[in-house]
Amino acid sequence: MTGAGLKGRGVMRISTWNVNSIKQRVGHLTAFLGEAKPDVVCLQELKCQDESVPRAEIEAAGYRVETLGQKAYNGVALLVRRPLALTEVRRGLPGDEADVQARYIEGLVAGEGVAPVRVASIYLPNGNPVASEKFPYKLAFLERLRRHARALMDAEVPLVLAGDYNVIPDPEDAADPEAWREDALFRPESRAAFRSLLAEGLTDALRACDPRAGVYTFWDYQAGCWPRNQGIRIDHLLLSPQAADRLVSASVQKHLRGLEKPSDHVPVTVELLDG
DNA sequence: ATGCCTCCCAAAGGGAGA
Repeated sequence: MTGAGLKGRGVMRISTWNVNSIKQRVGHLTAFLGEAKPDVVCLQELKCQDESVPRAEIEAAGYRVETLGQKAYNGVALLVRRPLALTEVRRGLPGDEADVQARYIEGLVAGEGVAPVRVASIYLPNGNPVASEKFPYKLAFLERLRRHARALMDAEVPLVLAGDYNVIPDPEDAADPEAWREDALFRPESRAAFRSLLAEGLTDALRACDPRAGVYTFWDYQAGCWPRNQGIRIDHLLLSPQAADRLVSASVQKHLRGLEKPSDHVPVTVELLDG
């Protein structure tokens, strides 16, 4: 038996995936659940309301589902593989009561013989165009996330902040960094805010496990970006010290970008010791 | 290149994404 079962001392697999419409991608999603058997999945860009999420298919694959949906845009979810439990679900990122965009859901994952882990699914604002109100909204969201991460980390429960950050951390995370120079994903302000988040003591799991250049998680649908491997790394799993101590591996499920009707993002998965 | 592609809503083409 693999994954976080009843015995513990195995690994817990946690994946993040921007599916670009849960209704369009439910087939790819259930195939991924069946083949990768992640214990927790953080989804972004559901692009539908809670009642339209194809819950039955996901539950039939063996998962509990908690969502924060929104009509047409945004939307995030946490999937937890039974018999693991998901409690203390929080919807929305604190720090701005006026923010109605569905971009954050967190919960506590626990099971018999499995050390509890707090997991968040995050869909950070894109922030373009930089001259619009969208860019300061993005930067403010990153600052709210930093403050909330600090508060959560005080509890010293292993914490995984996973999602589509819409931030290219470093030039080696883009095939053509010069093309992104003025973009909200790569602007110095965005990168600095991301670094401030890391400076709270978080570890970029994929960077830690695979420091090479050219590890991407997104390829634009346009201009043959996928066949030309013109990708960027913007989907991240950030680990608190207690989670980083348990880190075994981090990997990108790149093959899913080659399917028919793919998302433009692919899953990223970490394995953490579960006991 | 204000594009290129995909998805949304809504019933055509505009908005959003990154």
